[in-house]
Amino acid sequence: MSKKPLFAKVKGMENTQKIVTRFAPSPTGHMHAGSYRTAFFAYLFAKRNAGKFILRIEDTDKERSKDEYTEEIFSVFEKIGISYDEKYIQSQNIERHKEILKKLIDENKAYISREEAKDGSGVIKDIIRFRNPNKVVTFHDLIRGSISTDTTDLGDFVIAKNIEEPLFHLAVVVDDHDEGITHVIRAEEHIANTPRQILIHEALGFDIPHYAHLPLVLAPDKTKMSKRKGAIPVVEYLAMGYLPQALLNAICLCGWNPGTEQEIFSREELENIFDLEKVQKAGAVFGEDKLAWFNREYIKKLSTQEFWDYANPWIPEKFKDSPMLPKLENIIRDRIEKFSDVKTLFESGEMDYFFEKPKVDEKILVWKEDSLENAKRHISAISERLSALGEDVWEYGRIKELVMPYADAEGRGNVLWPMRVALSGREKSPDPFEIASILGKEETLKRL
RNA sequence: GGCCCUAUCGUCUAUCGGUUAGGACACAUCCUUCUCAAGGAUGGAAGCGGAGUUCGAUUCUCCGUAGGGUCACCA
Repeated sequence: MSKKPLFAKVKGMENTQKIVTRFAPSPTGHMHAGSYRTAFFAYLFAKRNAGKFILRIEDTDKERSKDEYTEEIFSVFEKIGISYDEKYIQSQNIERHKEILKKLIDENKAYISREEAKDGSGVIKDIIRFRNPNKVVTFHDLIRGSISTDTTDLGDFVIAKNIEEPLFHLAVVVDDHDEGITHVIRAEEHIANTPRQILIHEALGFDIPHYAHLPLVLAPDKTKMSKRKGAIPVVEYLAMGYLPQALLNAICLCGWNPGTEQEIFSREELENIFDLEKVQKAGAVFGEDKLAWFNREYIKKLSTQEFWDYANPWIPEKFKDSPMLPKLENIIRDRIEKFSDVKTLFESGEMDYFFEKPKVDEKILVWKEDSLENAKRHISAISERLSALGEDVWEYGRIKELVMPYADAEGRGNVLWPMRVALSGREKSPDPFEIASILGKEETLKRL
């Protein structure tokens, strides 16, 4: 599929103008699936249209912004493979914001207002308010269509705490303009902010960017995601052993789909087919069940090397160097939905019998109504047959070939169940041929 | 409450006026099987309500209803 520029269709856009999108998080908390998706959609839209994607850290609120969160954003971007063409730290543009603020005041488009501080301290300070022209602002949202607001309701809103401290709306407008942002792709909660920002754009004589407001990613109770509602930060999903590709895929299909029945997408595919027009208007719950499914699908695709790179940190120390471990790849692969499950798998004792001879409880050695003597008889019969099989051809198919005729003659359950229990000591386990092939001839015969 | 946005299975969604309303996840049953896991098959499951427009509405319009967002000297 070729990269067809979409912006030619957008009214008022020049064919030659390069698309520039941005993701502008404020580093005041962990980034969850919702913010992550906003970033990814803005990134994909830029990629799809051969444009530029900018990351801008909006840290103008010094009280709440924390460096650790900024670092987290960089690190998550790197892990999941979202790259940006340019990076800005908003607080570093403060001189520019102040300059614009002054200009607005000089042109009487904003004014200093002496007011009592809102924090209840009773202090009188000078804050800066925008002189609202009080008109109806209409903009065309790329996802929702035309949205109109009578800005009279907004009053003369505040754009700076004082002459030294410009606030969000001013900073956003100035930065978007200076950075050449053509498409502001952000979450739905910003719809209400858009008219204000358009007013500032107009006052400054700046071109107004295109807007696309993404639906919210919702908590299971259908309300906005938040820490309080247990929204899981993306770093945490990563830490639990969800694969970056799976996370990316799952989150991308939350609120968007290409209109086909394909569900598994590589990043490259996404970069070629992503389209704002197919973005849903309604909010969507981010389903962990589906994420788990995606993760299992992606675990299947992992190479042996990749698999162990992810699995190793979760293997208990005592098993780490065992020569048995590498043989367990398929058994583990089939039984986990995320890599932290590896730990559970080992700690539950389900894997112990691969490393040491299990104690076999005679009570569970017998299949259904069969007798203990029979069970023992079958086991020694199998043992006899298997001892004839050479070490060099000790493999799943050959073992099964040798055992099955006898099992069919004596009753499969009667034979296979005791064999499996003798090898594993457990009521539940992989099938006996698989265990035997992994244990090797010597150990298998010993246990039988 | 004002303003704004939204509305198809439990969840994510397809449908761009005419379909037995399709798929995926989850769930259930069955098959495969000595058990578990995996795999395969099948099944239950949806158009918020009411008016229009139309030969025909899930789809277009309006009114309700419900949910959500936003109303900071946060972003």
